[in-house]
Amino acid sequence: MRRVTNGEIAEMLEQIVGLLELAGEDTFRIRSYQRAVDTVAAYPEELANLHAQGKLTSVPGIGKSLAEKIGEYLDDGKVTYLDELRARFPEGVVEMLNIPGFGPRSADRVYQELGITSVDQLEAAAKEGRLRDLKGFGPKAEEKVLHNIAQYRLAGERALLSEILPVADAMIAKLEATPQVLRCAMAGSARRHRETVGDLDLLATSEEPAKVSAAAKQFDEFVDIIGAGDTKVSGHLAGGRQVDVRVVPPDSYGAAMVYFTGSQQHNIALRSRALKLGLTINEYGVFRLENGEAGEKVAGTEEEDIYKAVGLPWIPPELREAQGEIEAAEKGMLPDLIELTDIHGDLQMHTRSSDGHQSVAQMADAARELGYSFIGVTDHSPSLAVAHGMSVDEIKQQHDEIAEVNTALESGKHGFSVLHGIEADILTDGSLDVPDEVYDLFDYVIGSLHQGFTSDVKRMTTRAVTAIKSGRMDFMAHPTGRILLQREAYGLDLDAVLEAAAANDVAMEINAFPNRLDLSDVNCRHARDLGCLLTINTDSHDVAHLTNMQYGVFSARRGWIEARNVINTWDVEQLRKWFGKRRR
DNA sequence: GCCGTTTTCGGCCCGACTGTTTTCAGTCG
Repeated sequence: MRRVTNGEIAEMLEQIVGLLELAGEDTFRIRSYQRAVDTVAAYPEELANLHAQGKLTSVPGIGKSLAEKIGEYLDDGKVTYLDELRARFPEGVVEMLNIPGFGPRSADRVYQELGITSVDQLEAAAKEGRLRDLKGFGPKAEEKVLHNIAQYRLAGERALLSEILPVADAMIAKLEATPQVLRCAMAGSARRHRETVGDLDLLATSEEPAKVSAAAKQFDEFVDIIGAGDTKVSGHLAGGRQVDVRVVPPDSYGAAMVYFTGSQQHNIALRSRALKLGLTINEYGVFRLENGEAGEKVAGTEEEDIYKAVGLPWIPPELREAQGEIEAAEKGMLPDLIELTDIHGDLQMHTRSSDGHQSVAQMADAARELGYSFIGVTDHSPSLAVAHGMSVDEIKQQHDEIAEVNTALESGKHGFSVLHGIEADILTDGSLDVPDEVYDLFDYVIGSLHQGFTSDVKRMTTRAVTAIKSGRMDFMAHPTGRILLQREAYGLDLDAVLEAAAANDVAMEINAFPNRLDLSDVNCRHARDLGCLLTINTDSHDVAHLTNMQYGVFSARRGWIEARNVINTWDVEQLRKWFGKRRR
């Protein structure tokens, strides 16, 4: 049987959350389920494995009841409790919860009182003016519902981080140019560098917030405005994505940054911690609790001060997911996260020899501009015909081309080297598609799964593990094959693959292409825990792709990765030595 | 629902904005 992933468990729990909200259940119970959704989705270890060992309750926020339900789901593929809840509400009612500004109380009421059971029916009712019959609804509410249904259909769930960051930069620049703005920055999940984001949060400080809000309202990135007060402006981008701009006083900058950066679970944990210390935290600062009320302000201006007030060092935004960072901070055990400047070279890229756009020399020049000291050119192996995989002759020609570039660069003297690698297909029998007669020409070999997929997890896993054990493969590219917002991962027992990689000193790639990020943040944390080395590469097919390295570094940071875990933070001599170990 | 060197019971983060409420509920992050 196929293994149930943590993502699927999180989705199952998320359905329970929606149904409990509709049912008007106790908010604390709902919060427990929501916390479990967030924890499970980001948990580095497979819950299926923990369940097999009877250790589900070792996961924070998973108690007896949740462990039983997750266990039932893993064993039987269904959860009685969820089925019972589903019987109470048609699926379309649950779907209505995805409409912005339309929450569980509204969905339940239109269902109970008007018999509406789908988004389409809700839209029709709003158009016909039937919603205003409900107490608390008026013509404006109907208008809002229609508008938000359109938004929901347009925007979809989430956008790639790489789509949002340029918009964020442009809007930040406009805020900076607004006379009344003192400081401004991006917050939210984009600042935490999540691989996808649902909306964009921007923060500004000012002594005259109303003027800043008025200015922000006019930004031409907004195609509409959802709401605008003195301290907050919300609107939509052309693609349907929501942007929130918040304005706070200057001495609240740090508190507001913590608050709006989140995650929500991280904030809840921080605030609970504050309460135990007789403090309360809101977006304006940290205050002493006096008779249950916020009294004297003890921090607010800088993020560092907020964390210090609750006895913690500053925590990097990428770690703020309530996945053990507060406990680690408390013990002084936060990781020394990798930075973009730790990366000394890029080990996966393509040239005209297969499906890239430029020559070796052009890629080398662009990489030198970025301050790298080496690159590895890794075109496709012969069997990948769709990507113009190289023939034996072409491999030999490329070897000469690289030698010429290295000579021209007087390799070493200028501190820059071009390595010759290959992105070799892992064939269905687990062998690597590198012809024996040219094998010795390569400095290193990347293994990739590109074709011959099967739904048989065991066969796919054996194929990958066989390649890892072959002694011919230095690292595995985009190990799970997922494409964000498009394609699920291959059915692969990643634990088995990572364990084999750790045992055979084969590295795992964090592919930095913005729609791959594969390994994911969660997976690379798990890989690190299992003792795997990693490598972050852009898989560039054009010089313009080389700067995608930052997205791979973001994912690595979210995965608690340090520079020492990543082989392309080494200098080229150390790297050659590591590759060479495998070759003789 | 979960959780606990103050607790196995009684707590559980906090505020802005909207619409239609004459004092507040719903939604969001």
